[in-house]
Amino acid sequence: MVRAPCCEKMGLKKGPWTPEEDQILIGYIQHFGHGNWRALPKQAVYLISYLPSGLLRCGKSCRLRWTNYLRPDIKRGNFSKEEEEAIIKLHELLGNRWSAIAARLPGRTDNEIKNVWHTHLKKRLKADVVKTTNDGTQEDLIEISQINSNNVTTRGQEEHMNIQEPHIEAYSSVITASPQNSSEFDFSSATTDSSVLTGGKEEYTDSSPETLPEFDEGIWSEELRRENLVANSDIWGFDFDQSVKLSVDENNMDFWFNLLLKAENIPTLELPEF
DNA sequence: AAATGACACAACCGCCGGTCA
DNA sequence: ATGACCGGCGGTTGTGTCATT
Repeated sequence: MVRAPCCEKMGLKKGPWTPEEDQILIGYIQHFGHGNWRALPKQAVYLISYLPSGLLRCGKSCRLRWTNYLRPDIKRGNFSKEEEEAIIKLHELLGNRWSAIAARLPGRTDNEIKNVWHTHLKKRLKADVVKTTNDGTQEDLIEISQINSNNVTTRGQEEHMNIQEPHIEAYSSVITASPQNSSEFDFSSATTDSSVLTGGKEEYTDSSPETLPEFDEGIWSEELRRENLVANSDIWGFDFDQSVKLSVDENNMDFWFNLLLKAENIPTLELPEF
């Protein structure tokens, strides 16, 4: 079977996203959700077809942009010492399963963690190993080597993970229980009893590391939406609080759509069924 | 000030598993 | 059972930025 390309290559844009494209994508998802990533660009293109540039991106590109950059629950800024420690420990347990690691670090994406690992943490660990070579015993080095080799896995080869699951769960609980500023938590002291760490409130209690909380679409309450828009106005290029009045009126056009139309002095369109 | 190299990170690519007709 | 489509994943690349010479 020859797999069809994920998108029409012709005419679709690649490379860095512009603020305008971000606005289109954000507005579209906030208003319509993202049930079908591949259909999204076509619909968005229709909606802004009267504007100078459409969302000429494939669905895959839209999804990545959203999940790795635009999503409202993404924590920005440098990784804290605690987060870095957590990544190192989780990588020790999970290997290169970046999405699984990201699921245990709220607000961080797998791509971000992967980048941090390759650019910072791997080098740091290497330096630590060199230090261990100088300071430690031969047994220490053998143990490190065995841990690393065990964690070179592919999908579907996770038997050894199950053995270590209680430790993963313990770290997960600590991280999950952490507030935005997690500096008050000591990751190095994580125990295997997650209920202790979460004050009796189990967060991720399933024994499978793959079973994680769903992304909560309910975050798009009007209030949170507004907070997020204001918080990210510099990134998105608009002063939303000043220029846009959000409305829950279903008869009203979406805020971004209104904004775009207003900017272009274009009359309101009637939207087709998709 | 210009050239060069190193680094950081956003984005892309190809593959895989799940789902559905 | 099969093929087509889709979302998700990890590996890799491209590009912008910063530091150094």
